[in-house]
Amino acid sequence: MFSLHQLSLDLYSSSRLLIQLIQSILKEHNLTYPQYLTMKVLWEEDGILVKEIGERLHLDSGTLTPLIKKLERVNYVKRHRGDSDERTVHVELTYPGKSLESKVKQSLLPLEEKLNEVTNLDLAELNHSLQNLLESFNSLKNSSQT
Amino acid sequence: MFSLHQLSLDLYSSSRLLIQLIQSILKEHNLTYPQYLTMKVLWEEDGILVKEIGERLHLDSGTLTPLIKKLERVNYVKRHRGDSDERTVHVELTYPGKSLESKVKQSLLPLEEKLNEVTNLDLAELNHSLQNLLESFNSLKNSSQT
DNA sequence: TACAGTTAAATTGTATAAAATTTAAAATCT
DNA sequence: AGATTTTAAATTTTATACAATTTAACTGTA
Repeated sequence: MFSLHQLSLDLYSSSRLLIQLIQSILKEHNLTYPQYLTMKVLWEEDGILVKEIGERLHLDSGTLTPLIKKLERVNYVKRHRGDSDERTVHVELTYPGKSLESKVKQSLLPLEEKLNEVTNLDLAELNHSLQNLLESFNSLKNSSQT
Repeated sequence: MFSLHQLSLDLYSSSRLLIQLIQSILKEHNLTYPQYLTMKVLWEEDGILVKEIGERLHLDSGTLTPLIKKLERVNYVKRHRGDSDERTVHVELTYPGKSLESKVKQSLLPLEEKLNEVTNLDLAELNHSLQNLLESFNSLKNSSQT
């Protein structure tokens, strides 16, 4: 039996719980979870636009602008307006920002291990289903916009 | 292949996206999603303690106290200290709070329908896996506390 | 080329989250 | 009983989320 309420509550709870676990590790690097996500995007593609970060994380400038400004204050990134299009803002990693990648990756490994031990789920399979679900939500959102 | 990062991002994204969909419906009743969750708990068991609401939703008083005070201001609930234990606060539905239940349930039905149509996933099955995952996170959290 | 429409960030306002501390009351211990 | 510890809410602080609006810059077109 399926209930929208139960699905939403389970997504909401498990999301927040996992983020708490991850954040308890990230705090040794002085990063919050959304800040880590933003850094992760930049580690994959440096110099990207705020808008593009937003597309990958489903976040808008209302959330990202202050977050990226915070990352700039701690000297992990630099922001600069686009040359050809002055509306855009490019975000670039600094040297400290770049060197953070391997440290963060290392410190998250134990949690990944433990999760694999503690659960009897096929996490790769579950992850695949979640991406599928995400697609469904996206199409519902887009269809309700028109 | 399984990655902790990917799982967390997918949980985080799908959770927020689904909440946006639900919230766009709830706004006609002037409820946010966490406010709806709190009302839902009360519809299941009226007069419950703040602490008990927190246990069911994995939220603490830092979040719940102002939220419930808001529900009190719009006259959906009443708060009163316990008789035998004055540390506790019971939350009780008012008449408007009670009569909200059927209205909210009705207005959420179409979304539930649409989601079932748009996805080819077995949502009951996925939900079951999520509850399993939630349990894993809970045991990881508890084991890291000691 | 003026200008209406669109777009990218930023800003504003409201509502969470959650860690850490505080307060008051209850439970436990000696 | 009196002191210590624990517990339930509330409070404080920092950091998201996100809707709605604003600002500045770009685009298409008459």
